[in-house]
Amino acid sequence: MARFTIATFNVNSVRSRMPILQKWLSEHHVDALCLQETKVVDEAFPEADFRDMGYRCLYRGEKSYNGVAILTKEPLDGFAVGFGDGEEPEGETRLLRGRIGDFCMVNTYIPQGKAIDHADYVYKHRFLDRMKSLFDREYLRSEKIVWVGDMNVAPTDMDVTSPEKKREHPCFAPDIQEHFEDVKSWGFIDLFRKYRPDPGEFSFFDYRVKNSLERNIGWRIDHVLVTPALEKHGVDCWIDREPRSWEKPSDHTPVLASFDL
DNA sequence: ATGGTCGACTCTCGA
Repeated sequence: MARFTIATFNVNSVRSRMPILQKWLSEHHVDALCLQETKVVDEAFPEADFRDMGYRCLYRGEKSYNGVAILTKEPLDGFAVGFGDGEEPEGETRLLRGRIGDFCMVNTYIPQGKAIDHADYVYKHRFLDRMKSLFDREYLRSEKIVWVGDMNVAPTDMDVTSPEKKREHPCFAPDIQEHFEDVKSWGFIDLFRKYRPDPGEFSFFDYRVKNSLERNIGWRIDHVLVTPALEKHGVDCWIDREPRSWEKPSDHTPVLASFDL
């Protein structure tokens, strides 16, 4: 048995967040860190900084937007970029997969959608369809899979501050919640909710809401989802708000989960 | 709480 800790963190630019990442990783034992919104082309990804901290890097990004990475202490046994379904290539900067032994990791940055009547919202729904197809095509329900990332969906009224005012928000509308649940129903359990059953814990605090962290006005849209085969090994899953209060924070917080494998 | 603020990159978009 060995303790394995994975974290997911929308960094909102990996280059602007390097000081926070260095401090945070020096203070926490993290075996795998999945980043979203790295906002950097591959040629400029700060791989050396992570290597100095003992991590190997898998990354795929583009200028200004999107971009994902998986940083691991141990080398990945296998990895893939994007869906590999022959459809729109934009998924390539929103989806990475890797594996350490029989421990499978999927890191996603699901499209935000912009508005429920916007073309981007159609793309968000299609992205969820492609997620379910990916699990059908590439995985077995009996495998140890952790699907993490910025999902841009707050699943229930427990996961936002004022649910009644958000029914038409692209990250909270009933149709996107139902679609997200449908993908999860492939075989995933919300690990954070298992260990933290009470409402009012969030992973995103909008910069535009004054003192959102202190007032705890936020959204829980960053998730750690696991198959039952991995849930059995779960130890804890939690949100670390501290980096959100440091200098030059991301608008998101890390979400961590640990397993005894 | 969507008014506000960030980040990247041009002055505006995306979140």
